[in-house]
Amino acid sequence: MGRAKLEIKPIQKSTNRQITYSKRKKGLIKKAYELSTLCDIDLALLMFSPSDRLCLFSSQIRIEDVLARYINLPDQERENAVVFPDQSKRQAIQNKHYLLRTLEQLKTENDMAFQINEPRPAIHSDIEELEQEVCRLQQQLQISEEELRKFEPDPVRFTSMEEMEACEAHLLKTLKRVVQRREHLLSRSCEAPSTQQSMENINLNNVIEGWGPEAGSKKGPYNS
Amino acid sequence: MGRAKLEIKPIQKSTNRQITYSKRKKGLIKKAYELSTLCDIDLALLMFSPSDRLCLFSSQIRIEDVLARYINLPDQERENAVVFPDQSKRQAIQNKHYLLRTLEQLKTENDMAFQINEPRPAIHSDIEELEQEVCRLQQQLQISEEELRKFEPDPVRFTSMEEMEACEAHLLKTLKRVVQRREHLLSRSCEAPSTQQSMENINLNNVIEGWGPEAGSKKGPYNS
DNA sequence: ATCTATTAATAAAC
DNA sequence: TGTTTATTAATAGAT
Repeated sequence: MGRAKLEIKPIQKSTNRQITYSKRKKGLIKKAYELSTLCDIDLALLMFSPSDRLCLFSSQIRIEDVLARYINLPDQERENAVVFPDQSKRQAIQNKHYLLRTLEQLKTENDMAFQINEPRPAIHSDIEELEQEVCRLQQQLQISEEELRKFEPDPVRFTSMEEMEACEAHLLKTLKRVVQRREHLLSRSCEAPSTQQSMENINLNNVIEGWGPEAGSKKGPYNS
Repeated sequence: MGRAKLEIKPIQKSTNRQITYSKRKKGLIKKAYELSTLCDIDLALLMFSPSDRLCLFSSQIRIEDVLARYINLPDQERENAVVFPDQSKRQAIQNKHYLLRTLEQLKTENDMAFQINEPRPAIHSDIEELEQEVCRLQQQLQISEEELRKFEPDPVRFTSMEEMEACEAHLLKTLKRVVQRREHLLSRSCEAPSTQQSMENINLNNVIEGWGPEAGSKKGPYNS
């Protein structure tokens, strides 16, 4: 309403913002009053102005009573009560319930869009697929990170010597497999092993024999 | 607005009251959203429907935060903030409705209560958010898997001996670090030789020091 | 839920 | 701040 249609996005000019705030605040309070009177309901409205000044309106009863009524509600009912206006996108990341509801809504809307043959119908299965992909990736990532932790546990979170020895054992086992496989490949290709390989092999044997998790000695070849 | 001008007083007919509530509630929330967006302010709106169902709207931040902000204000500021749609009728409105409210607690309300969730247009950013999440997870997974491959390269895809040796070297290096760190920790706490020893009493600096700079500079995803 | 004749809100200008 | 006014927006009542 007004001489020109105003886009609903933050007003940059401070003076305009202040003027619009004053006008619309008045209008909003009037609407709130009318609704509460016409329908005989409790209602509370809290606003912080652009300059962070509080403005309150409550109908019928004191605002404290409205808030008390709100606070005394069961959690579930409080969560269910949250409503979002059409254009509000910021709220999308606000809570899981809303995300789920949004997703449901999107599915429904896309079904409708499909029926009406809209130009850009993002089909609901796309969203479902994206959702599943997110889930799948999260799981894979978790598995992968757990696997990695077996090799290199976070030193800060290292709490027991047991954990450390498990890590050591795991490293040894893997190392052993790699070496075995190399030797297997070498024996098949019948090529002469390099000197470096020999060296490593010796070290490995020492490690396995002298430094296994169950070994009693605490000194070894790695004290450089 | 409407076919006829409606006087602002409680609507007697329950059905009409309910219809008006639904329509005006929607309008009020839209107005609240527009004000909060245009002026970039925090705002909270609480309504109890004719059938005492709570309906909430909050902009920008969660309603709890708006209420917390309200509650934390000095008393004086809270009192000053109260606004009435018509200052001259302020007291009359308050008293009249408060009394009505108290009396009406004695009777049972049997309004048909149903809240219809108005459909919301599909938000592209919802899909974009999901896509971004997928991208992010894929990257993390790739990093994690590359890290893992340094320890355990896929034996089937093992093509060169160099790759194998790099793997072996990497395993040895890590193993060496783990052993060194264990040594370090053991030497610091020269009492209990038990392998079950707890590390809780060991200084965090020592732990990090013992793990060595190589480990410290690691950028694995579990480091966060 | 949808329609539409009306009234109400308000953006820009002053 | 307040007033005006051309426009857009909300909605009462009917369907």
